[in-house]
Amino acid sequence: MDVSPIIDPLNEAQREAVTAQNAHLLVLAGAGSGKTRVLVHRMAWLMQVDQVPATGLLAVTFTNKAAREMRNRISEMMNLSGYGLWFGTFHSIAHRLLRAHWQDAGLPENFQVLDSDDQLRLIKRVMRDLQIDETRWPPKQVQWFINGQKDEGLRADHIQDNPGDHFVSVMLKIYRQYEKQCQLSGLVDFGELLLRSHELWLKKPALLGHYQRRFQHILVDEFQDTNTIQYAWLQVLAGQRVPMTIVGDDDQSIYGWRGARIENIQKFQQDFPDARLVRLEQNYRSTQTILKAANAVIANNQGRLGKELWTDGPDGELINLYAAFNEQDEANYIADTISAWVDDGNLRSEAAILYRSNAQSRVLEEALLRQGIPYRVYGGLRFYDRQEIRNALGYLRLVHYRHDDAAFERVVNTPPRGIGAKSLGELRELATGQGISLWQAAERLLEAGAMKGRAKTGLQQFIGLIESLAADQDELDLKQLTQRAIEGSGLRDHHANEKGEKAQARVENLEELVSAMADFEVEDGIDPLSEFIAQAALDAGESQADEHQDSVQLMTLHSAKGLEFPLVFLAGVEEGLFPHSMSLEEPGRMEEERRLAYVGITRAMKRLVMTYAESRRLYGQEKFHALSRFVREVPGDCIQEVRLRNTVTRPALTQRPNEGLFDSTPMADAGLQLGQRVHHPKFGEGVVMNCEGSGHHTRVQVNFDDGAKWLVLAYAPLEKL
DNA sequence: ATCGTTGATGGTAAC
DNA sequence: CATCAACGAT
Repeated sequence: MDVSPIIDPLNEAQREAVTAQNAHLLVLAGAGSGKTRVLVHRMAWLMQVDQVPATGLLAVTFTNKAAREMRNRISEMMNLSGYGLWFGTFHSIAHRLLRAHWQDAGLPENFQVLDSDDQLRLIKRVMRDLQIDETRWPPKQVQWFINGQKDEGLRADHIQDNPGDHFVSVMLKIYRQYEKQCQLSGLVDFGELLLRSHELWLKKPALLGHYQRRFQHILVDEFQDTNTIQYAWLQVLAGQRVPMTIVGDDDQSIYGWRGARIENIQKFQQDFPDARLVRLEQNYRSTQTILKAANAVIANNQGRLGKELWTDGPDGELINLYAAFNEQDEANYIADTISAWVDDGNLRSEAAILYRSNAQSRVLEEALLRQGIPYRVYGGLRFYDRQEIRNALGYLRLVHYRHDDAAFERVVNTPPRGIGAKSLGELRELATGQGISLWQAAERLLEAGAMKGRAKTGLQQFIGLIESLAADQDELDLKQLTQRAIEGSGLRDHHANEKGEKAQARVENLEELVSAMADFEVEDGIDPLSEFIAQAALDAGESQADEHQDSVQLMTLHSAKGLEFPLVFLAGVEEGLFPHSMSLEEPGRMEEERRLAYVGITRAMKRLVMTYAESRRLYGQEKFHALSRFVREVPGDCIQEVRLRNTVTRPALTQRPNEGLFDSTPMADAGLQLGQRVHHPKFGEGVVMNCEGSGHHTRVQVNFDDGAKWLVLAYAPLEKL
């Protein structure tokens, strides 16, 4: 048997990980160390050498994107379709289990996945029923509480109700009612998927045994992001017999705020003491300089498992640090630098602008727009979270499952058919009173002749529409069914008639949904409609239309994890922004911010530029932030500060963090005087209105001849006249 | 049903 | 400051 394709492309540590014989394996994989490659090759190894069939492997990832990528790579390598493999996120695997064993799990056959938007609506409804003041107990906070508890594996009944703690009492009351309502309507939220399947195994040992025999090896990616219930789930499944390969990097754990337990890595070592440990420290992505910076920054964290990235590649360029006058200037500098990068023959898509918070993207976008640089913003609204899409799916969900109250509420009056708040209130009242679904309540009220006028005809029409779609379901494929739902309900016209530019975009999105339906394939024996609906809840869905154009990538540091770019900008490296002001107090949170900095720095392959604004408009106020501590933690010889018209190597900054960076006078550096006439290649001629140095850099304010307004330029290439 | 006003909020974000 | 959801008025 020839295993050379599997092990030849690997370095020593990677090979050790791929071929490890021990029962359990823990791979500490640094950024850019070939983590995905190791996982893929290990799967190949297990199949080819250990003769594990494809159906005997379970691979768990955190995003669908990662799962898809891995599936593609393994099926390419092994030349198989990839269908037999169990690949997916914790949630999608749990979902699959619950679908298969709904009876054992105590769920209705048609249970639906509740996404966070629907979840919030349901919580609001429950609170209204319980007559709990929404202003005093914000529904968002309730949602946070419930999800947090579920992340910890706790149901309402598991939590001690302490009458002294009013907050917990109220939360529990809502939680309990919410659980009841979910069960009644056959709704399962994200946390519930995990909780329920965990309980399923504890409750049905025979079933657990079946899967333990089936899975001969479990592989888990991004293990540092697992939360308590996910870990418990894995632990039960693996039991005493199924070996696991766990891959993670404690230094890249950045989701503590959503329940991730970094200490699960140590816990794994304790719970499975025979686990072999392999460290992947050779980096194939970044230059020496960038890695030196990253290592130095992360070294400031306590209690790390310990790992130091290295490369045998070149030193590369120094990291550039640009001190902007304000956030506009920062954005302009970045846009200019990208223009120059493109002029040098590089692709825009090789450049990424990373920032701590989404709000920062706007100014950056404006600058790029002004310079005509195409860009793409990641994150933001998911495709399946868009109103029009949710509406369309609402109809389909009702066709699939009449008692889906969340869907009913959403579309019963969208587009408007005269069923206003009053009629809906009556429906809700009857439904909660009788413990039936809104759909059943509607049928009963109609039969009893309790509705009249527009509400009556509207409701009849609505019910008729759903029934007729359901009746024709078997003759139509998914695409045709969706088309009919969108047209027949008047949803398409409804959105087309909206005012503004959004109307067209919404109709286009609806069309995109229809074509997504056409491409949707499922394995035999699975109901495609049900599968699609679940997928819509469980999958972010790649959305942006213009992704084929060569464009600059904008995203938060969080969404940059796992990606790499030749040119990376870290914008807004300022105390209070990054690290974020909410994290300044607690050391634990500060360490998470630092890991985020580590993630950001290690995204860069060739060139890294960090920028900060001396003055930034934030919540309507001018803020003057100090340079981020994370920049100050970078060794001085890795950084150069970009200045007006020339660059200066920065002196050892770490030794005197609060002083100015330079001793020379910026005024003289700029070679300008007040009132002097200057020329700017883009804006033409003008007169210098102000020119001052803060000790960090020079600010030049120029009043240009052709515009009434005057611009503030801190770095603009000015020529004296 | 649509428009305009008020008020809260401003952190990261996957499933 | 600026945005957006929620609410009230026409």
